[in-house]
Amino acid sequence: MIEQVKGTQNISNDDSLKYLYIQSLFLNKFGDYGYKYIQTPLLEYKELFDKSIGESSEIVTKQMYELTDKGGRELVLRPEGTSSIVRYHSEFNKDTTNKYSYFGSMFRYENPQKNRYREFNQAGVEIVGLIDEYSDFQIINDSYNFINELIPDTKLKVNTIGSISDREKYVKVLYDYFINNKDKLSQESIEKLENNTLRILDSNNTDDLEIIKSAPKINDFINAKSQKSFSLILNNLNSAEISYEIDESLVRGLDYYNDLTFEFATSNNVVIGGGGRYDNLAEILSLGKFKGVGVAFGVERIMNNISIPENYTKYYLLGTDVKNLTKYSKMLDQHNINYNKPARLSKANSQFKEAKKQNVMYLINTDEDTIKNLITNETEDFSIEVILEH
RNA sequence: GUGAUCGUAGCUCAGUUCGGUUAGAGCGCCUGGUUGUGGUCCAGGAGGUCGCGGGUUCGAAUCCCGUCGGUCACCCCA
Repeated sequence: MIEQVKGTQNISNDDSLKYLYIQSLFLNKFGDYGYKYIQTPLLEYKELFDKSIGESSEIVTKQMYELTDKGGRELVLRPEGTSSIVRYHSEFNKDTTNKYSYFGSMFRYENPQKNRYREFNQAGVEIVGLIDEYSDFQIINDSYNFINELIPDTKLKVNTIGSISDREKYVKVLYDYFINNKDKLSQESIEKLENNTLRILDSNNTDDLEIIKSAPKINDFINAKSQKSFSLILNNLNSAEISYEIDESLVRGLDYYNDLTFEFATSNNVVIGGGGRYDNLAEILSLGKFKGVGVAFGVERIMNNISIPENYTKYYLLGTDVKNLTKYSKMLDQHNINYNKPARLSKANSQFKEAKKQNVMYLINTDEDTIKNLITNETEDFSIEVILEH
């Protein structure tokens, strides 16, 4: 027995319906909003993510699917979408400002569990180029509208992490503080001290929380321009009547963010999407000087938190004679009427049972030349007019 | 990377503790009949390398080791 690759998925049955529902809502909505859909490769040079996500982050150090191709190139299966969009923008649209959307598989080598898979789908949008606080607001506003149509009680958390140099200063002070309290920290947090000091703030260990409570706050290190920018965004959210919560511990997993960071979570605190501003990403990658802001949603995490009504076929074409079946098919096809039919010429009783199982509404019996309403059990002679009246 | 738990028919599972003749059930599927205003019922049938590999044994679904996969949690994150 050949089993599936660990952490990959077969999206089937109810999940396929959810997947397609989310995908089409996403494409329609952001298409209308003016975001251009682009599909970048699943394979990228490893270097792209080493530099962008941050060489000390777990995604880069432990979670990338790396491979060397026959030409000796170091490639990875993409772990996220933003870096590819930035690469694309610099290659084809540098010096312009664009709104992009993408939807597809990402790969991270981690142990799978609920809401976390090795191959998973992200739906994301980005505004790249010359941008301002209105761009930040737009990303939040548009994605807020999108996600609330799927999960109405989604919570929005926002924060500002200041400029990169603000953050460097803050991390130094924070590091000193934690070093002085090292003996009270959990083992995991101590391990993060050297390379990931900021992420200690994310800890949910109860002992850590005590220390974190009185740790220096990033707010005291944020420069005036960043603070002004943040309050501008908050004002915009207020006037759009988008409810949010400021979460000063909101430090996102990717190093390229500055100033605005935000997250969407369900009422039971499953993070289903997040994003922020990345003014230096292009420069870090030596791709130019343009800025960006974006958001990405975990499609599976949305799927795990919605239920959608089932979609039933209306008609079922029953019959045991190919000539009759073909005649009816042709008639229905010509009128653009969709219908289900048996996969093979099984006996009429099996087909009848199949139609009932699929919850179809009308059974067209080509053997008897009748159409039957399976809910009321009324049968009448078949004619195309009967169907056109439905 | 760490830990827990599971893996027997298409599906849900019994059998594994205390190893022993051709590995079972329900549902589903197929065939024939019955019903015929059809979804019922009856009879028969197909379908299993017991996740995979090795070991112990006269003998392994059952015991031991390894491995792959599912689920869940930690870490981390979407």
